[in-house]
Amino acid sequence: MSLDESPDTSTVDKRRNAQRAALLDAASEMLMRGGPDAISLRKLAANVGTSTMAVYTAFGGKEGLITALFEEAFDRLAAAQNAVPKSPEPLLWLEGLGRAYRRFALDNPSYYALMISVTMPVSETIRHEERSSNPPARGISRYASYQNLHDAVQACIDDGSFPSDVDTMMIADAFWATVHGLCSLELAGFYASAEAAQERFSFTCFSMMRGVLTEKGLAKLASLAGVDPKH
Amino acid sequence: MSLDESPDTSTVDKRRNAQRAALLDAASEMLMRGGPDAISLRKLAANVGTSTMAVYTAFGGKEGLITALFEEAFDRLAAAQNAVPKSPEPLLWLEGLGRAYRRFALDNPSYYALMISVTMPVSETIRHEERSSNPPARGISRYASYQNLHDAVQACIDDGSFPSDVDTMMIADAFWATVHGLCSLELAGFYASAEAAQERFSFTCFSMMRGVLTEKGLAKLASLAGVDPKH
DNA sequence: ATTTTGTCTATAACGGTGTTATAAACTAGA
DNA sequence: TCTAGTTTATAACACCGTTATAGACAAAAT
Repeated sequence: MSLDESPDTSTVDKRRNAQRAALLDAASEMLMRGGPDAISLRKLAANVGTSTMAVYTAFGGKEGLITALFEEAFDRLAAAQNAVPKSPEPLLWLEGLGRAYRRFALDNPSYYALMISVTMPVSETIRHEERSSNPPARGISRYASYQNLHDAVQACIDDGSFPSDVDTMMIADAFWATVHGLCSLELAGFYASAEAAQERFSFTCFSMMRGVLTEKGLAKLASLAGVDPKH
Repeated sequence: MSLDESPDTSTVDKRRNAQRAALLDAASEMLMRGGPDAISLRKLAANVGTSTMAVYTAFGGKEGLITALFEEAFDRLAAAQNAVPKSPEPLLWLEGLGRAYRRFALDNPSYYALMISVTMPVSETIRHEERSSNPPARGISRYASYQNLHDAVQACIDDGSFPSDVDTMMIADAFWATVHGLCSLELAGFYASAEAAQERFSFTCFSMMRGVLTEKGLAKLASLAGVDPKH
């Protein structure tokens, strides 16, 4: 009855995986160009050189394909976040994570839009399997990207830069919302220019950090930046 | 030659406007239920009791219909913002604007998603006519909702609560990005519960405000909330 | 009052979409 | 080699947005 847990990859499985990858590649290209709506199963199959049925056997339909792209997007974001050097100074690490997040959003606008889209039924699917995951399922910790943010904030707390009587996830979510809001508005074109967007990103992130910092953290930030943190 | 600037509304114009409104109403209902993709011109025309051609004569097609809904969304947001009482204390006014923004987003998720959607070609259209608007076109000031935010921030600057050597729009955009990021993540379902979302909204907005406040503003906030603003 | 004119509407058609039924091709195992 | 099970290609179905076309209708002119 086709148990999927067979460890040895047979010939058909090999070709199937290769075709699966080819489908994902072609779909991501379409996604890059014209957004999620531009993904046509017919054109997709034609690009790969097969029929639309391949999408149904491999992913179960268009929704399954989008779900696979969804996970691909989170993997890319996680890779971008992991590539940030873990500076011994937690505040700098946190700042690097924010910059990397923005760079990922600007470089992969379609993937980013897919990740945070509300209308996509994919979101609910992901969240469903999130709730029913294994015991260590505390919120969205599954995403490596969030884990990086969480660790950086925790390091800032241990460092004394952030208050210790506030939940780590509360602070992490604050930074996530701030950085995401900036990227979202920038991608939506609400800022006049890339320079204006850069200025707003820096100012807003800096203000957010200043709002969370303890007195000790303020002093440390001042010594790092060489400016007066009062303003 | 059908000059549209005739001031007297004839019989056909009346009925045409009525149908226009009926189409917008039905489309907004579809938008509420299943997002922009759920708007089918055929079902829409059937609901109103006409044919699909009515959409083309009234709006020029589906894109024009969405554009009209887009403006409707901004009008609703502006109304929600205008309904916020202008407290003599600017900081409280600003906080009220943020709360009203979130309430609008939660009550009109489809409209909100439409407003900040990246893929929608509508955004570019709006921004196009924005750039080519009349002389007083400074950025996105056309939106009454943003004007409220701008005025509240300016009041905080005049009040001495916010620094005066930072551009007003820079601070306003910081709050906008923060509040939008929170609403976007909440609507996308990234928070565990409504209570968790509420907590994050309060904490993040408060932190953002604390990060922008001057010393004088910190003292004033402390006297307003009756808590120690140090944390 | 009647004719004319111009716009709007209803119908049908075109090319496109996702999905599904069906039969042929193909692989893996007996 | 034969058989069982799966994947594929083709065609069809129902739906979509859009458009061409002919008929309906209100406004204006005679």
